[in-house]
Amino acid sequence: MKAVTLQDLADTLGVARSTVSRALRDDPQISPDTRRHVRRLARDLGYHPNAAARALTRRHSGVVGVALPRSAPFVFANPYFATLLEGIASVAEDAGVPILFSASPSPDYERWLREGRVDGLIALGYGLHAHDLARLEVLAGGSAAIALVGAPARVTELPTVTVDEAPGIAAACDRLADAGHRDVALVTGPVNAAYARARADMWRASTEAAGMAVVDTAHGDDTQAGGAAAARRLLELGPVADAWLFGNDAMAFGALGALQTAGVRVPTDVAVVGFDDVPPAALLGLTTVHQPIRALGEHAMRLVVAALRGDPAPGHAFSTHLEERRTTRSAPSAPAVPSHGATEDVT
Amino acid sequence: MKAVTLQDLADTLGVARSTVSRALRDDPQISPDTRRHVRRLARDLGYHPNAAARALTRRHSGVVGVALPRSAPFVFANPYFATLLEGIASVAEDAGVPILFSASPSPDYERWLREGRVDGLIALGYGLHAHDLARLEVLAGGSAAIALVGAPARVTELPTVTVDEAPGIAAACDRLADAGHRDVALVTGPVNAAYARARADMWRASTEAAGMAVVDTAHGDDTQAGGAAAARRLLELGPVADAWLFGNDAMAFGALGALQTAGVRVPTDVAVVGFDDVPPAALLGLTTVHQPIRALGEHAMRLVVAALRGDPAPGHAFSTHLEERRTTRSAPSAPAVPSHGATEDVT
DNA sequence: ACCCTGAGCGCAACCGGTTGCGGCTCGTCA
DNA sequence: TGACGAGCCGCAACCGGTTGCGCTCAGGGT
Repeated sequence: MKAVTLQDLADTLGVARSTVSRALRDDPQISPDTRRHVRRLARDLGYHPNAAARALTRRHSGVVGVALPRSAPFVFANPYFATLLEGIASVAEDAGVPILFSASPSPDYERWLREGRVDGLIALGYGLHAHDLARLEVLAGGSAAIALVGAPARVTELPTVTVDEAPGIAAACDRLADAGHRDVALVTGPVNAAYARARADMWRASTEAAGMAVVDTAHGDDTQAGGAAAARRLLELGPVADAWLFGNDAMAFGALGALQTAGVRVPTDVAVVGFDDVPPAALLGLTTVHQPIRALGEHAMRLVVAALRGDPAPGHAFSTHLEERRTTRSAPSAPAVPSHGATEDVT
Repeated sequence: MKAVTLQDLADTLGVARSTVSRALRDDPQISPDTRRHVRRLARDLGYHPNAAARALTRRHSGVVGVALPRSAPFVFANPYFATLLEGIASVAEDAGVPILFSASPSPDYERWLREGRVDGLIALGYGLHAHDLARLEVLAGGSAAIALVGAPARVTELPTVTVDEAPGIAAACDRLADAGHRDVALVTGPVNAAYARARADMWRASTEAAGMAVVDTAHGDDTQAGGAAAARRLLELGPVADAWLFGNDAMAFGALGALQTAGVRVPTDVAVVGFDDVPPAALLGLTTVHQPIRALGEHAMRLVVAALRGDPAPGHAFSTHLEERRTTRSAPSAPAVPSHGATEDVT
């Protein structure tokens, strides 16, 4: 199955390659007649222009890269990334740009850009170091359309879409304090990740601002399993805290499981608050700080598409708010409902 | 920022372009000395071969396409696809092949293949019609590496990875019958989708084989919202069935929510069984038929990678089994635990 | 009858690698 | 000392589109 080329069309039509090319691209220099003939033959023969050849002459590929910073199992275990990808893929679909995807710890994206494989890039800022940023900025200077998602390690002129975590976190802490909570435990993300430290700091600050105290801290790895492990460590210490705050929902999910097998009642014995509001959170009734993940992805892709068209747009910081559900109680007085065990009803 | 090309290296080194090319590709015809010089300069100047030019001469791009059959919001609302993608991306990462991704109702994948944008393809069989299959088979004949995931509309010689739904579904029905269930309701996927009809038929057959009867049927669209809507329709009819079977987990999730707001107890009043065993199912305690989604994705990508290397591998049908959780009870005698409402504990 | 104009098309170069083949420069052996 | 072969490298064509430029030819004006 040899692919049909411009030359093939030209040969069977007895015209020059250039004529066929122009006819297909609606060049006014071509007579309506030949244009029709060419188009008809192209359709009949199933002609599709070779992407590589086209990318070679025009100096771009029309593809946008999305490089997730970790391995696939990590990335997709967290609904956050899937939701982000949903937003990204959604506007990519509308704009008609294919996305080149990779989930890998190694920074494929820079190679992709240099090889001309992609014209634009959405980079997740979470794992990025300062020197990564610097290299990306150089690339962006060279007409690459780059957008960052998530807090970068330092300020950058790259258009970035982030969230302001403060309102949601403050609201959560206020709510807990109003409900009579006093001593909270904090389960953070990876200690060596700047964004995780920043978020933990914000939890701490708001906790104290609300008149509560962080009496215990555990570190997770942002995964469900890590959250479960952190919960078990916390439980071994005994029931010191009456509210647990998490760096993200995935860890909260794991903790919820651990608490259940330990027979600890939520929210009666301990309230649980996550961060992200990924889709399963609503299913599980997890109280959590909502960030508009899908919108983040959409906006990032819109930035890239705009930059591709030559009119760069500024980044944006979305807001957050508290999404209150069943893992916190709204009033300090809890009804005694000690029903637990394997035969408990799910609804 | 002009990209550095082979010619640039050749010029500053005073040699021919071809020499540089050969030196970089370890051609034995090049002396160790010049090879060293070339490589050093390439490194110093940050040379990266242009992907388009390379793809043009070698007749392939090294990219594999993954085209999901529906729009992004639909695709990513269902954890099934994310999990599948996890498997796909995982082995793609190991093999070092980038994946070109699109979620779109329009069949981009065929254009991609014809344009030479991708060498291989993973196509989701669910939405494929017979003539789509035929066209894909033609492409595959032309050295495209294609693998199908999910039941195709008809038999095909394309390597396909599927699941055998029978064991899991039979086990579920047997379990339900043993637990004393008699009348079941069935919530199917889209009626116009062959795979959904096939799965519904299998539920029906196994239900009867287990001595139960399908007393009611509702049709959903495979989404959570569709499942909730179907559940509400079922509830309006009154409590005729004591077990609900679903075409997939997403719909079961929606139904669980609807049941909860309706005050119907699960599993006391009605048992719920899903299909897929997506990650949130374990979180929610949903009894469901497990299919190894991630393994499906991995195997499909392995098939493509193998075909790319020239040694085609056969497809595979994975098995299914019942994953019994809290939305079914293991014994017919249910303890009376009527605790419900907004203040109920989550764990 | 002659020139000018412009529409319509072909020629050829170019994008950046890849590769067959031919040629030059040594070293070796007779 | 001359022939021969191996080792190294350059020339040029090619992959499949794109595009500047120039050529041809028909038609209109004087």
